[in-house]
Amino acid sequence: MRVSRETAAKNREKVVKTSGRLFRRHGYDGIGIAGLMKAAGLTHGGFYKQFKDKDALAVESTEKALEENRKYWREVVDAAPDDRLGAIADWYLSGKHLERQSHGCAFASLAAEAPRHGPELQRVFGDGFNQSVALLTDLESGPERAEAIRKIACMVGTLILARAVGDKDLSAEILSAGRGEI
Amino acid sequence: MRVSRETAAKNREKVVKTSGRLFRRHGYDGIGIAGLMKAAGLTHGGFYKQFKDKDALAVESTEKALEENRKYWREVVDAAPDDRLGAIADWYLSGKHLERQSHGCAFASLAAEAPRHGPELQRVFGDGFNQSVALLTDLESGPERAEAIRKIACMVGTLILARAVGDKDLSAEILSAGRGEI
DNA sequence: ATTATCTATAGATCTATAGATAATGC
DNA sequence: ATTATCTATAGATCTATAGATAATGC
Repeated sequence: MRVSRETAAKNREKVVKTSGRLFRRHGYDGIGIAGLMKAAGLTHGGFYKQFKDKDALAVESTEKALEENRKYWREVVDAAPDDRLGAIADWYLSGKHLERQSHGCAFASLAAEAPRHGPELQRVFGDGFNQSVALLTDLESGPERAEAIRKIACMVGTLILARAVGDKDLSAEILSAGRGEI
Repeated sequence: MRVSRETAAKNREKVVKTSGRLFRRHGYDGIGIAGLMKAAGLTHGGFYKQFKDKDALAVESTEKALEENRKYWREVVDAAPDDRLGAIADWYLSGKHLERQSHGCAFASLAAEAPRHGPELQRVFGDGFNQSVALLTDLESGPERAEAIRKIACMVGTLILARAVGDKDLSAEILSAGRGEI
């Protein structure tokens, strides 16, 4: 039953990654430890040898999800040197991102739950937000900090609402209204 | 133990109203039926004589919360005939609204959870959103529909992020960046 | 007689822990 | 010998139901 340290480290990483996806899909309270561990190919008993408690996993997996999000932002930006900011908005407010909740922006999926889950998680969202803002302001001829904050907030709000309304036409209308702005 | 029809109707209404507040504070999955009923001054046993299930209460209480939100929007608008749109933004992006999560905008508190809670709830968010948009476009010299959608989405995203980050200074910075836009 | 609410409870699920097991790493 | 993972389980909580109770409404 015991595995090598290397495998154990990989297993732990897989739990973090898988949880990041399942939390984005079901919310922090919408999936239990047994479900998270099963999705990672393990049983729930081993969980507490790797993590202090469920909140600690929420913190770690959210941090990784936001990091992964920023990596993708950079790819999108690098692929469109002519209009970096516009490329981010087009991708963020696309129908594909609307549907890919478990692989999409963790701000849109989980930030609304942060106020209910303790200061450590809020610190993760705060740090992640500052880094996403910096990613935009550091672009060549990038926006001022206040404008970057605004753009991210508008994209997040637009995606959340487009996902919430359930009506496909209205979703599309909300997304396209958001794209018009940015 | 039995009460008059009038009292029963009032009790039911109180459950809906109280739940609207507790759901906004704890999320749909963060509080159970016993907790909701207790907060309304009742025991949990009577719940299913009044509501089909927890989801039905979520639908009804969210509908009422969004309605209550619009009533307040109208008060804010009516109190500032010179700059109706600006008054809504100032109020929405205030430090007070940031803190009053259980009495504040239901889009900001709960819309991110809508994709996980079934089509009826999503219909409620869709209807509520259309009515909030109409409230803005119907103002004298009000914005176009697309611009109204954009403004609401930006306000919702800004409030969610300001609440998520936990750091007071960053929260205030996000709110003021949002106010600058609208 | 009807019914709004109460107490009690079934059955599922959730967090967390205990102890067994078997492969690693010294 | 150590330890990563497993099975089993304690104890809490959650949704939903059953049946009792007592006041209303005919």
